[in-house]
Amino acid sequence: MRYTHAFVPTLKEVPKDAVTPSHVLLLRGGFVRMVGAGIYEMLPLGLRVLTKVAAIVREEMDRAGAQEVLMPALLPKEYFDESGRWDSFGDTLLRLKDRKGGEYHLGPTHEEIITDMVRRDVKSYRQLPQNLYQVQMKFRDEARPRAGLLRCREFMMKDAYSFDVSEEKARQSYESMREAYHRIFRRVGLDYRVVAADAGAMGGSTSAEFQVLAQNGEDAIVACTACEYAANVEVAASLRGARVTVEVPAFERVQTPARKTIEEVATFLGKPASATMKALMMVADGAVVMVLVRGDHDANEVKVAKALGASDLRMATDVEIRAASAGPVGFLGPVGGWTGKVVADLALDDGGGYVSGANEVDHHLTNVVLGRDFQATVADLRTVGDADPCPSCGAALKSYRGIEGGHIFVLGTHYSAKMRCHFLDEQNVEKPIVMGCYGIGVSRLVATTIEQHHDGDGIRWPMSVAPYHVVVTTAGKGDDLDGAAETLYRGLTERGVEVMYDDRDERPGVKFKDADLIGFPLRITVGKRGLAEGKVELKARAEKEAVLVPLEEVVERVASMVRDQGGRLRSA
RNA sequence: CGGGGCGUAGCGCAGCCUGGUAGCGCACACGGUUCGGGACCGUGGAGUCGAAGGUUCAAAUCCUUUCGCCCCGACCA
Repeated sequence: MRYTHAFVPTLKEVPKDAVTPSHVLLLRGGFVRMVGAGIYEMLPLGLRVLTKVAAIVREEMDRAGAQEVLMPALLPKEYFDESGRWDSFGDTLLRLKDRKGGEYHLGPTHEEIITDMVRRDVKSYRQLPQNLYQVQMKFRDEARPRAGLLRCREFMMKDAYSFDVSEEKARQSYESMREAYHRIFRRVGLDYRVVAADAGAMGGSTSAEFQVLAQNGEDAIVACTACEYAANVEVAASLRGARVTVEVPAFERVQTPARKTIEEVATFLGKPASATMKALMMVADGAVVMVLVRGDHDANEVKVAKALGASDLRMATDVEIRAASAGPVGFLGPVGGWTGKVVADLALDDGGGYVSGANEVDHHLTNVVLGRDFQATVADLRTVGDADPCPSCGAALKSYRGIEGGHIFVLGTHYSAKMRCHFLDEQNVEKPIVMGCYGIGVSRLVATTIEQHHDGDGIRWPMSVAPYHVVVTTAGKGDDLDGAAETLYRGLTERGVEVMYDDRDERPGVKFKDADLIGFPLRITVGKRGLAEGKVELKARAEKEAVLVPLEEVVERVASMVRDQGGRLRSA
């Protein structure tokens, strides 16, 4: 491609609406443009990258035996009615009506549609297993689209759906997808962790998230520094500490004038926050409950909901707390005054005495012991962090921020049972097909790649997904320079290398800045000095220094670098 | 949905408080000088001041309503 013919509108200044690095660089580098909140156009360069990521995904899905299909984005209500998701999906479902008043939605995910596709024609165990996937735009009316391509309302997603005769076979499909995902994430050049996660609303039994490590990640994850354990903090298990062996004296009521927060109370009483307990009032499926965690710990709503068997959980409002006749906010505690349900975190169940609210303004209790002074359902309720031990091996955990790039599930018969997607087994017994689903946010991966591969000058694309492998630039003017660059451009192109030839009549500085911003992995500079010796400069985007390479060797040198770094040469 | 911020030329911004001729930088066009890390000089084109309503002799500026965008939170297969 000649730069003078290319539509690559780079920006010198940072658009004011962009904050996240990938968002800024996608806009500045001329990859995408915003059309509305969470809605983007892919410009030529952006589409090239997106297409490359999608190509890697397709190759690996095909290698794993999956077959690509294409489903409608516009879907009649009836399918989601069958699964119950027309109601349960909530506001995130983008709904619309046609001229006759018929109700439709834009597909946020396609379990129902694919299940319908399969149930229509699959009747026998002989037709299974099947693994079908789609790569297409999906739509979600996100409460808050943000960070450019990281959270959009319209985004490109790959979803694969497996159909098996048994849970065991489904598990095999799941494992094969897990392996395919490893290959995909590695090939795209991402630093990631596979973590245990909340299968949540999917109704699945087993799931794992592929979390791309990034400073700006929305998700908090922990990974063991010694073993393979890694989990989303939503589910990462905490361990019970050692039991306190000393005798704890009876609890005492003490004055704590106007000290409400853990911080204030602990400081006032001269104790560490870890010697206090925090009473949080939450509403679980409509009922107000008291949730107790140690003062220095954070309650984890996913865990609390699970412990309570609640499908809906949120913090109680002050009004609800008063209505439930609990003590005054800031001085709440489990002893005296509160007669409702109490759940306590494992860490409090160590026989130790803790400071708690006295359910009376300006007063707290000291030496409150769980099991002695009050009763509670004990469960793992808190969010683990850096200081915690690995639940698997006991070594230290380390926390990371991550961006969910992929999520794989064993769905079981959640959808197939509801939608009567059945088959006949060898014994002529009708059974629901056992499903799995496997998603990858393709457009999101483009952004996460930039989050991991950029510097102060711009993007540093991994070879495998770069919009072009190399940019050829002249530094200085003269027919000899242009001629040599032109020859290189032709030679490289013929060799199958993807080349951007910067033939603009610009000063070298301008071309270099754009090259760095756009992030071509390699740059060839044809300059007067080098050319006098029959050489050109070859510089990797990630390296500081360029090397001089004889003209006649450049093409092969670049071709092998492209190959070695995971790029693909186009076959002639 | 709650909190905060912002809408003025393609991009980044000033002007608004204290009403009166719409401005700066970049980008763009033309001429000239430059040419290895976003050059310089000159000339020029380009704006329904997000939209609607109101106050006023007069509104980018004051008032009301509304739409859009960003950030934090809530939410989030």
